[in-house]
Amino acid sequence: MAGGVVPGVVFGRGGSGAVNDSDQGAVRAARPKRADARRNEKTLLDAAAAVFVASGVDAPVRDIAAKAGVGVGTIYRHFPTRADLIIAVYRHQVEACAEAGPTLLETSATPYEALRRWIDLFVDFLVTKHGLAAVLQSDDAGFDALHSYFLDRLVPVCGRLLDAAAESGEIRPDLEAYGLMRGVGNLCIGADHDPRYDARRLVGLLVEGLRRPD
Amino acid sequence: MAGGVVPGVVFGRGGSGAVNDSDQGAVRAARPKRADARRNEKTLLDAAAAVFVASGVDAPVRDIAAKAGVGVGTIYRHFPTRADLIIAVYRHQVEACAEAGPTLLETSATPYEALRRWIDLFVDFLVTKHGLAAVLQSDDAGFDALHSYFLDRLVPVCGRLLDAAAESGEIRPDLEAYGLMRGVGNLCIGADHDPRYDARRLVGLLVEGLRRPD
Amino acid sequence: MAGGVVPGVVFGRGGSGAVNDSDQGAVRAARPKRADARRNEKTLLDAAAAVFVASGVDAPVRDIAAKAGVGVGTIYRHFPTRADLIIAVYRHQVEACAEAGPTLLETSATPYEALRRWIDLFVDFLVTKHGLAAVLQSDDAGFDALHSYFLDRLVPVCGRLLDAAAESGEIRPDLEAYGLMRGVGNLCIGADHDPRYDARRLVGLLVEGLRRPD
Amino acid sequence: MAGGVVPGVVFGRGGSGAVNDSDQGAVRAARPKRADARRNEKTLLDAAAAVFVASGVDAPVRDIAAKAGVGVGTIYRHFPTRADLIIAVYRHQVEACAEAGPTLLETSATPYEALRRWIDLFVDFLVTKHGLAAVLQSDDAGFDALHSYFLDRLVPVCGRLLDAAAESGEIRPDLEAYGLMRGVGNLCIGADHDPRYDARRLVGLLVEGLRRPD
DNA sequence: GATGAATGAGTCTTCATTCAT
DNA sequence: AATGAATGAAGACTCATTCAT
Repeated sequence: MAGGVVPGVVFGRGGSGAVNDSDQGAVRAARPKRADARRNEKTLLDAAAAVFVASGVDAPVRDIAAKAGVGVGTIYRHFPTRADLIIAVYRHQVEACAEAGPTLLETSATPYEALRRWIDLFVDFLVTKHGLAAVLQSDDAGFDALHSYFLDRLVPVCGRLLDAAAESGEIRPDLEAYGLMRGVGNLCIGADHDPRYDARRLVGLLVEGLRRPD
Repeated sequence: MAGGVVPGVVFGRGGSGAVNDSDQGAVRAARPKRADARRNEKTLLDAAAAVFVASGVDAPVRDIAAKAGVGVGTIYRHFPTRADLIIAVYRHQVEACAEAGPTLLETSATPYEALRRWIDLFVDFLVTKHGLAAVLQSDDAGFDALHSYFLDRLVPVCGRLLDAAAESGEIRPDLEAYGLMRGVGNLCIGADHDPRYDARRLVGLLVEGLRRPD
Repeated sequence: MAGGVVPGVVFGRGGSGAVNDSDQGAVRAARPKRADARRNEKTLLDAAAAVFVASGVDAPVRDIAAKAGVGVGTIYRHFPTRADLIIAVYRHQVEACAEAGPTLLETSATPYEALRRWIDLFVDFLVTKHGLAAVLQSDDAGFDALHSYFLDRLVPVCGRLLDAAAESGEIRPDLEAYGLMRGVGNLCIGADHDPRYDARRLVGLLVEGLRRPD
Repeated sequence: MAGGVVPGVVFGRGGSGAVNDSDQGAVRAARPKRADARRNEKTLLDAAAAVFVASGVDAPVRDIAAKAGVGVGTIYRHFPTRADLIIAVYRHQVEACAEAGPTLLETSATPYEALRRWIDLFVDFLVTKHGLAAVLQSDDAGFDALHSYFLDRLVPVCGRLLDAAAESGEIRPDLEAYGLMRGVGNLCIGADHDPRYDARRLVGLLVEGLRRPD
């Protein structure tokens, strides 16, 4: 089954290429400094990812700076808002997830099966991101960019899968992708730090619930 | 249909009696002063409820005090910790919800139907409590009392309904009440402030998902 | 030796009579309520003394009220300022100490001996009063009444002993009673809660130091 | 008389060298920024010293910040706890005092004379530090570091002087340095803000008292 | 007279964010 | 460009003191 391939592709970090490269195609003489700035940004993202895992996505900026061995100013230079930083940290994985949608549709037995597996991928991603699911719900305006990014990137993909499954008659046709994504995201909140709570299981039930006709 | 009765009773505030009343009918030297303190506490709870709706359950103490027109000290006097305040604010509704469980079991056509309706009750409660669902997930030790209260009060009720529905063969028997409650709670996060997100609908799907055999 | 008598007299509480009675000689028809008010005041003083021992003389007013089983308002009615309360609590003992001066002068072998023993009395008193010695040094205006009381009552007594000892040629004649009292008071600070610090010993050395001619 | 030399050296601030200087002569990549931070720290210490004189060592952090013309955060950055700040403020003088001990032993006519003069030095230091003597008695755990610092640094020095004087037969041999330091410290409490109280004089008498055989 | 509820000033402490070096 | 020092807004909590009942 081709399914086994996907996760590897998806979460290998770096899978989908130049997502974060902001200066390809610089026409003017390449600025020599750029090299270490790039290196610095990589360091930053790794540090942020590590701290996010340990303390959640709203960890103090200073902690991240310390972990990266840079000053806080450097973080602000590269990522003016926290949303920018979070997006950058998870961009590769989000992209990979988005790209996995069409692939799964092709490689799965049925559209519903593809949907199920794609959701699994998304859950796997979220469940390990301490606090990310929570911040995705925050109505703080500072996170608008973050919300937009996630939704713009993933909702259409989910929508396609949903439509396909509806067309094939496997699920009820009346659920918007947006709502499903939010629901799945919510179910992932707090999935770490509570061994008694199995988010994957609940998401499974939710997706199962889609099958029943209204 | 008896079901229609329950919600009215449940969420009418004060429906289920003496939960928070600590001295009705006190025969002994009943301190006369309590009158205004009681009134004040009511004011406080109403203000807190209002502020919770507007700013979430972790709104600044001072905001709540201001809303109630009292000094912050008054709040600390009545509710030493934030958890105490939150519990007090929602106690009536939680109690009512808890008490509705057995009633629904009696008055519903099937155990599953009772479970479904009880969950609906719980969702109706949570959905309107901005931030409550979120704080119920917090791993901050200061909220332990809050967690305990909710779980102690509601999980057993839910467990009974779940067991009954499992015994009647309507649902798969392998989901713990704790997990279901957490899942439902999570699905309710952010349900206000986002018209595109219909928590009730998703919870409905989740409960629907229970019916399928594994 | 008569000395043995003195401490008993001094610290027996109630030794010196009507010090705290504020209404003897009321010409108008005796107010009937006065009885329980008096009792209340006694309760208050005992409670304050106990709390002072446990938490120092700047213990929270509420603690004292709680210990006495009265409301804080009652304390403020009887003792408008903290200084008033402290004075009232220690009045008997201060009076007893003051009165012991002349007695000791008569019953001791020499004036210096009397001085030495009187100082011992004072130290015994202070050392057991957690925080009293410290507050006696505070330059907080709120304690002026307290300072005045202690000084007015004890400095003259000490002065008499000092003069007598100077006249008898046992000590240098150039130390003011005020300074000596303050010094002894200071040496008593923190004498409790530190077993390695022996205030009595140091006061002994200080008094010993008086003997040397300049 | 060599004695005249010592006080000048001792209390000139900066007399004894590198105590607080943490990187003089740092050969490696010496962070250039440190310049203004260092200047700031100096400002801070001066401001703290001034406020301590005026309001005692437990003056509000904000007062110190205001006096120094910095934000409160700056103080917390440099001195995480109040004890840290107090220690820093007095470090130079404490060190100088400690170092004066051996010097005095060499340059004085007798060990007792050295002791006397060293105590004078200590008194000169303490008498001008409003509230320091008091806080040195506090049993608040937050001041443990402060206590330790003072004791670790000064008690051994005093002990050496005491031992020498005892060996030379000038004083009674049975007083611990710790007790003497505490006693002297206590006698210095409130020595400012009371012109009628001469701490130096009383300390003089205390030290005089040491000479008498038990 | 007694009570204790209410008040609110005063402190501490944390962190996001800016900006001089 | 990078640094990290400085800033100061925010929010929690305590307790002396007043005052309605």
